[in-house]
Amino acid sequence: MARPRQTLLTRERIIGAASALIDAEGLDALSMRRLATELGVQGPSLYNHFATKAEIVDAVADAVVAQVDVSFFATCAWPDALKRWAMSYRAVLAEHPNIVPVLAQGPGRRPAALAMAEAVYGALIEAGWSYARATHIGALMRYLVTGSALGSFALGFDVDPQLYERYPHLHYAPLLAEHHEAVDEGAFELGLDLLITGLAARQEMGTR
Amino acid sequence: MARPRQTLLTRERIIGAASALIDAEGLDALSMRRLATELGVQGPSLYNHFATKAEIVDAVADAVVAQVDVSFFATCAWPDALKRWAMSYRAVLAEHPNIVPVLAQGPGRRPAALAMAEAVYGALIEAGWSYARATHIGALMRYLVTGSALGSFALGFDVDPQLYERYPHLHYAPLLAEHHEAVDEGAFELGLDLLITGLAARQEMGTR
DNA sequence: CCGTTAAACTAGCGGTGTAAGTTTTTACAC
DNA sequence: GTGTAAAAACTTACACCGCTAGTTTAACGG
Repeated sequence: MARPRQTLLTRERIIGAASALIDAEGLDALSMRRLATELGVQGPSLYNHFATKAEIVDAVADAVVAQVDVSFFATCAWPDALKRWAMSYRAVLAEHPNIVPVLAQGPGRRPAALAMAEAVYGALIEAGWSYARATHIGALMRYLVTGSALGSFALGFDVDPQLYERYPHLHYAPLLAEHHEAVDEGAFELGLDLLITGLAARQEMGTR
Repeated sequence: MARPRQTLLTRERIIGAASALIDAEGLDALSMRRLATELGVQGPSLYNHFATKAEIVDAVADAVVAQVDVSFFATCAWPDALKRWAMSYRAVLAEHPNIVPVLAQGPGRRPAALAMAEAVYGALIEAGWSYARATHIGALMRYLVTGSALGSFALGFDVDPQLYERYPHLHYAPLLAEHHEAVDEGAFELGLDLLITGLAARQEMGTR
């Protein structure tokens, strides 16, 4: 074929196909040859647009993070903003659970992730939190959001019922898989409330 | 060589070598051929002792979890037990950060992980928490421990300083890499205190 | 002592990410 | 306009991956 009259690939088209593939079949299903086939192209052609596979995965991850709403930090008091942001963050991740393991590894050099961190830190520091505390709070929110979005807690239990005969308090574990979304959502909401309520109380006491 | 007079491999020796390799060079460095070489053996010989690579990784993960101290649930009141258990859990994971991504996927059918879950649930339910709340609390603790043990927050920032010129509140981000252990530890301790204090307050109010 | 099982081996399959070099088209400088 | 360089597809190929199959030989149970 050589170079076509009309370009077949763009970074956007590649990111879109990779994102769809990851959403539909998981991270392991994403291989360069498979992705290329999906785009009607041969494997190595992708390297004309991305240097490595990791760059493609990063771009997909960043496109997800870019959907998170950080506008609350400009309009709400910090406890409310933190809560609304976290809920938006979790909602976005819950729609793309298969990419969450990548996000859990940190922001790296992805622009949307860095912009989000910037918004969160800016608001916390303006609210009077020290750099150290702002860092801790940001880290905590990350633990909560990525942990609950991973969906690992309930789903992580093997569903074989007889496996739990030796564990009397886990007898209901296989049932969790059915309600795993509710479990993770309940844990997230409980944690969010406990963290923000506790932080607000500390601020009032002047323990920043 | 055929069958040797003295057995070269045991499950324990394989788990030990795999654990050391993961600790030293990360999960990606663990391949069947590489692990076999480390043990002075050819790759496929490992399949005489484990059916798949995933089984080996699971065994390594479970050996780590087995080191967590759950004895506090038998001797302390639940808020104290929860706190001490979480600290032991985190300390164990912090010594083996490269295996944490595996643990973050859930207990699966690993016996040590299931025994730990059993101990935590038993204590919470005996303390009067509902099944639903006990599940939420267990999930929350998992988010906190695995999140902080991943070490992703600070380390996740790329260290290239000029990357942060556009993000005024992140100017100190490259410095975080140096103190990433302290950052994760501080976030963990803050989160642990907020969660347990908040939960204890709720129990006193009768909101179980 | 013999048959079975166990634990190592070698050979090889289909898959992976990616490097190298080829071809053809487009875009641009003169 | 035309020569040239860059771009975007291609084919080929390398080294590695998890794993299967079949072979050899030592150890063990009847």
